[in-house]
Amino acid sequence: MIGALKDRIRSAGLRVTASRVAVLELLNQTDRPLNHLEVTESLAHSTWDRATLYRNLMDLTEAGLLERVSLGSTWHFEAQDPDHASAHPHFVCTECGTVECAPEVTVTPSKKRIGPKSIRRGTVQVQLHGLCDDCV
Amino acid sequence: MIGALKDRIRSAGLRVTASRVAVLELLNQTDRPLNHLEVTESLAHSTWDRATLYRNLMDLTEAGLLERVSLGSTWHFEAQDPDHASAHPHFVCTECGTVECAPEVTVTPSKKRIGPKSIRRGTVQVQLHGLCDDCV
DNA sequence: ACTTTATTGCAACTTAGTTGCGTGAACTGT
DNA sequence: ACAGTTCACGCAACTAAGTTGCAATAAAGT
Repeated sequence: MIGALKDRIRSAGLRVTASRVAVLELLNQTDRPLNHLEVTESLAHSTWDRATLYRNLMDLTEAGLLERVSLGSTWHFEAQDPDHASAHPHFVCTECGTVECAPEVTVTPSKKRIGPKSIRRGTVQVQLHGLCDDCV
Repeated sequence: MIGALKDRIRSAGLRVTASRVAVLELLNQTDRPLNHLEVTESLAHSTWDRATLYRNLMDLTEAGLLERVSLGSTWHFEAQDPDHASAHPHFVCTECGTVECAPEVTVTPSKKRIGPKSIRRGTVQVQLHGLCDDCV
């Protein structure tokens, strides 16, 4: 398990360090995107600096092991699962800010040829902003 | 025109000031949401302080004359047009950050009763993130 | 084990967002 | 039209998230 993570990091051209393994493991175990603050808090038991975890997230993203999504007011990071659906919709609570995946939603562009081409190509990240069940 | 704006501000329980009228007029003339920085730059010819325009945006939002949407990495403000469709999708370019309205897109939730109820209720703001036509 | 080079930790900096306080302008009633 | 009251503005400073420079340290190849 951990060994596989190390291999993926090394194969991506990055050196295997403890913090990178921990970040990648955390995001692989979590079913929703986390932002920088949530990652630092989740790994608060360790002594890794915020800047280190920040650069870990950026490096792993650039290496293709994570995906960076602009959710709510901060960047969120999600494990780039090879077998999972690449891009699925996300739900963001406008009250408490929590994020969850919403793969059950489908988006249909109009047949009219208006707006950005990316929408008709389907190369867009979909986000839904509203109140989560806890915030009524 | 301006008189109608003044009436709407006064009816909302706010004092009619020059900066509030200017902010509301700007956002009524613009067909896409603007953030705080864009508003201050659009009104740069004037001498109004950033804090003033910031509070104008907040006050007008709380009064229901504007709508605040978390788009990209910053808050954006949009004129709350009484006759327009209340909530329409927005498109955000992940490269240059520009925002445009995308009313031609429809979102279909799954029939399965999973995920936040807001999605099935339709009380969600829809956002599409991708590359705009200018950014390829 | 040794060298090379990427990575870390610390600190400082940038930008967006936000607030306190004294001055000044907008509404109210006369 | 005028004076009083209260809200809004301008200035400045502060907070938090994101970001970067640089010296010290650790990982990979020989």
